Amino acid sequence: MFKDTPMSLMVRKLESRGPLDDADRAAIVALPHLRRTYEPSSYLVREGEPARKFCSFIESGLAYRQKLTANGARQIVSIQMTGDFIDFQHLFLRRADHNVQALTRIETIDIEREALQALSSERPAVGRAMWIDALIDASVFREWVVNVGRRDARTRIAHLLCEVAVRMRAAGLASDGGFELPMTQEQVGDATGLTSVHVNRTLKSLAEDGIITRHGRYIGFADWNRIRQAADFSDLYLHLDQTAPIV
Amino acid sequence: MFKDTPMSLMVRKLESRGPLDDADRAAIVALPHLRRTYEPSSYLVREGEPARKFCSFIESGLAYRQKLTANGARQIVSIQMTGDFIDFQHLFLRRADHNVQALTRIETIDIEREALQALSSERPAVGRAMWIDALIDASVFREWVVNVGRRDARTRIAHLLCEVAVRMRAAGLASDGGFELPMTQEQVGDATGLTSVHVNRTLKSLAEDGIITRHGRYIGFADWNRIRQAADFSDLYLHLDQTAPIV
DNA sequence: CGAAAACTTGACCCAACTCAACGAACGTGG
DNA sequence: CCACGTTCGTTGAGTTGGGTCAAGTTTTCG
Repeated sequence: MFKDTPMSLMVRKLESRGPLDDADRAAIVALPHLRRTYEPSSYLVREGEPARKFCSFIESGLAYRQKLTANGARQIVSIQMTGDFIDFQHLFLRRADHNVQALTRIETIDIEREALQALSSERPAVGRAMWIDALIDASVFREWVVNVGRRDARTRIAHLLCEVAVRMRAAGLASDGGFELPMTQEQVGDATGLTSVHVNRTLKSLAEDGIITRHGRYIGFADWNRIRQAADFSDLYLHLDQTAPIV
Repeated sequence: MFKDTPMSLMVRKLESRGPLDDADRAAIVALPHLRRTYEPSSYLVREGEPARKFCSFIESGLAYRQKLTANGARQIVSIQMTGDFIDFQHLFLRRADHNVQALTRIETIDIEREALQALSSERPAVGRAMWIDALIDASVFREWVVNVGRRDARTRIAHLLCEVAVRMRAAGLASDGGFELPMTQEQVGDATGLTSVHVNRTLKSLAEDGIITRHGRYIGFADWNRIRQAADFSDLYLHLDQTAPIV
């Protein structure tokens, strides 16, 4: 449809969220944009600051959303990966309510917030796709509340692994057999509300029971159904029926 | 501006999310709608079912969003009150990913989903207000991940009390001195990832320390600043600068 | 090759859970 | 209007999942 510009991944992503016509696609491709690289652990968004002028779309790499408590504990509230929009969550808000940090080195396409705001009303189909994207993010936040609130450590970690695996597969970034999880065990702890020590023990235990295999940070699944059950994982909340493969 | 119809609360609510002109207000008031009553603990939305045809706006009463784990544990993921829209979270999604239940008896205004979808693109200012509303809900979900993930029981419960107090005040439903919390201790536990027994002990301890007072389910604050600190509460995530008083 | 970061493991501890009993409040029907 | 069942709140005693502290070991990377 369009040649393979940096913007084509974004078009495909939005198209996976809702049907677009040629004019919609053209309007997206025509958006002025910059490409940018962020080093691991650098901040894209900082809690408390005015929502920034640019909205980032991840072309490659992983990032995470995070908040800190008064006593310095960190809670990661979501993982974002290639093909995810970072700033829809602040698109119409005045201030950032959380931090976004690069997990790996990431490349982004940055588009002016006002241009995206305008696009969302001028091209209703695009606006709808953006809505859906933001709503799916919200659904993931809800599932994370359940995960840290009501599941034990083993189930909780397995659930995180399932989510990342399924989303990576859906984005064409991983095979069925497993995936590279570029997180330290401390970061896994911050995402699950556990300590790194307990993450370590729990991963060991999951491996001992044959539910996962580990080689460095590569997580392998011998039997997807087994980990799915151990994780109490159902992909309903990811709304994959509104997400076509993008790569 | 408009006489006091059931819809005027909805107009005021949307207006608090973003500026509307007369035509926008008229379009909202013109929406065909039904009024409906739900008894306590009845379901408005059920996980797994197709997103329903009607979208509810709460005219009075409280509700909560909830998910269940495989072993039967319940996690409440948000509290919704008078002036809240329930179904924006599913406005463009095919299936419900969580349950919504009435906490007290609630009265709702129900509007057809398709009419709201159409309104959001035909009247961009209204669409923008709807976006903002949905984004603020998402911000609350993120804060809840932090709350259950990284705060201890006392801070966690205090935080819930602060959030409900601030939101009720913002909606004109409570005074500065305290508020009626129409939840059982088991429900408070389900909202904070604790057991009802521990909620009981923790409330007692907060009262013994003079941070709250209790009379039945009425929670009083002697010193707002004190509970704010005990709760590690900052209202940034509620985006009150984009929320005018509605009552 | 050396330093720093990440991972692993052991020993001990405690915040929150479980189980259980009882009291208070509340709605409902006779 | 009272009896009574049911739900809700309260408290005690004992248990445990996950935390803390600390000491290696391995990996990474400049």
